[in-house]
Amino acid sequence: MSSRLKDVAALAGVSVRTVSNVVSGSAAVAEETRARVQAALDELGYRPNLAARNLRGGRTGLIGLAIPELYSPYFGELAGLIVEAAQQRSWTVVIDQTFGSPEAERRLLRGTGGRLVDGLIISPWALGPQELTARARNVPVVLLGERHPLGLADRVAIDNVTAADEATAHLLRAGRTRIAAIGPQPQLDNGTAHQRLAGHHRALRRAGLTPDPALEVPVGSLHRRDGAEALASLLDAGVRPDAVFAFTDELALGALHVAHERGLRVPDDLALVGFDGIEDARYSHPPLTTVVPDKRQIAERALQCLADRIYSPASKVPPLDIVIPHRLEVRGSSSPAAHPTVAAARKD
Amino acid sequence: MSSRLKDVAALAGVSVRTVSNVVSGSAAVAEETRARVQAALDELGYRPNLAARNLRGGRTGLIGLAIPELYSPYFGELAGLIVEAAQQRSWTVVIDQTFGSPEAERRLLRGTGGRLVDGLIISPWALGPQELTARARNVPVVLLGERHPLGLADRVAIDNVTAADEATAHLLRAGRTRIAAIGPQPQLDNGTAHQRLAGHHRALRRAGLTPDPALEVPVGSLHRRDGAEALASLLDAGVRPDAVFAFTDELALGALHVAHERGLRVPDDLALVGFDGIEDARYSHPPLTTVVPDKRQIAERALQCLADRIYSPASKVPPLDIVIPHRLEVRGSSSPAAHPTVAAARKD
DNA sequence: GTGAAAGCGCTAACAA
DNA sequence: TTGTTAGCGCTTTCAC
Repeated sequence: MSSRLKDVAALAGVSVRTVSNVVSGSAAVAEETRARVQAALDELGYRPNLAARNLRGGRTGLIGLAIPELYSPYFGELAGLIVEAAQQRSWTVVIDQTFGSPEAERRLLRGTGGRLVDGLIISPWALGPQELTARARNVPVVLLGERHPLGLADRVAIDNVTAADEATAHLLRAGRTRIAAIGPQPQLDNGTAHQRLAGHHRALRRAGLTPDPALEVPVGSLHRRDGAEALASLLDAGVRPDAVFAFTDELALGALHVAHERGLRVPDDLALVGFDGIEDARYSHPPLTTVVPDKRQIAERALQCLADRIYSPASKVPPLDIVIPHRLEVRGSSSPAAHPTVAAARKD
Repeated sequence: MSSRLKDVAALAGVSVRTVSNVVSGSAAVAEETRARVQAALDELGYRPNLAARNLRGGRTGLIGLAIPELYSPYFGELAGLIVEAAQQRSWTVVIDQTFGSPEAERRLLRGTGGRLVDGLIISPWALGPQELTARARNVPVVLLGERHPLGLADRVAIDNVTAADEATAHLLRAGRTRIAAIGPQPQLDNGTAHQRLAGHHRALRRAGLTPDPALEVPVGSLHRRDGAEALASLLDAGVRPDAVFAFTDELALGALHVAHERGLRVPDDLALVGFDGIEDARYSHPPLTTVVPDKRQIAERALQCLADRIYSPASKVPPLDIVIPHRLEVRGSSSPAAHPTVAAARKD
């Protein structure tokens, strides 16, 4: 059985008060006493009981991370970075997957009433920001990637409109005019998809083009399978895009797969741009041009927001809207020149 | 401020004992009383304080999951399934990333002395099983994927030797004789890599071939980058394999990337088999043949083991060694016939 | 600089 | 069937 403060105190011949001071370093302790206590601590291998500490202090040292799913590379990568950043702040992350279900997102927010977590980072999918923040009682919340949260919670995201605009503009500059957009989710109250579509439209209009609904393929979810089905349905319907802007890299990779199957040359017949900067995108054939958000900074800033709210709950700082930088990384899927080795080294 | 048992009791005009009984359903309560208490519960929106409950009961409802990293697709997928399975058992998962560092794995195991978690699922990388289990005091541990844990903890894994054997045998049947093995990690006490290498050797020897050290490329980690570097170094050294067995899909996808760069046709010039059955493998070009462990079953059985140990700590059931099924999924990277549409639909 | 003791919210042994 | 209360391990106020 593991030892308690009391055991250490008995061994060191001091009171629990003193041991507690040594452990937490919160008050001055005579050097000689401290050494004796430390020896006892080591001998017994003392570990503080977190439940007791939390009961006393009202904090758990846990923060919740709610994402649609770990399964997909983007969220997997992001979650990894958040766990890492939390560790540096001595927080432990508990992860919940919502699978894009409104019910799961609601359950999760109610659950936080159990005060399991000191704060919550949510990457919302199905719930609108007003419902999200209205439900999160008593706990600081940071929203990832949602559109304007009505000033109800801190928010950390890239500028999706501008980023999507840049992606489409890049394709337009390369001379593409029939650009399919794979990824709108009109049926969901999903701000991210709305914004990316808006940016796409903005770039088209600036170039004097009119968005063509026939080139916009809504998807139910954002996996490779959906991207594959989207492009296949387009081609099967006789639509012949000369480029695809996919709202996530996974969608793009699914589309790329179908392009190969149908014998379309990428980028010659079909240029392809994705979104998210996942690691796979670097290794596809050809490598995928993609909008890369600075994920590490997203994680870092989200934790920072949470820390500020948790440690200064009284502060009346208005909700922050933090915009994280991104960049368009041009690779072979949209620009032959970007990947010279393929052509140069090719033997056949 | 949130309400406590005492508040509910006051409102309902009963004692805390009765409220506690209603909440937990642990003792019989008169129907009329229960209704009154329930009403008070609802009115106040009562949520139990987990810290207090844990301090009292010694359980936290939390289980730890220690994996090298969320970042990589295999562990991301697996973690997602474990979180899901845990949710069904009303457990919450806290995730720790060890990044393959022995120090992190040690820290983690010491940390559990803080009794934050009721149990621990570890996918060890750097630490041998004896050290792992010796350090996990007071907490049930399930090992994922390690080799024989010396009977010190439950273990859930596929049969890596057989699976690797099958992968190599598949390549041999296709007429390949110079099969490179990318993925040994001789410098780490990593049982998984050892086993896959052993299975690879077994298949070679059965076919009358002698393992050629020049065809075995050790790697520092298991990412696409490492796979790419491994194949590149092989080719740069003038070695010409006709097939590659990569110990993870990520390694295989990295190698595939280099194969494309160097103008090698896959599978004609170079057949490729990976390991892990990650989702990306399905969408690469060509799709990757891979050994697919039943990940859902790994998650399910690991949780089951933990539940048994946690709820019957006294039981003297010896450590279990649970073998999870796997299958070799043959796709285009090792067999032209497996992916006819690519060739058939190709126009150029 | 150190000790004694209250009390965080909950469960369950003991009483009624 | 329900009420009273000790105590889980810790932090911290109050006293010395």
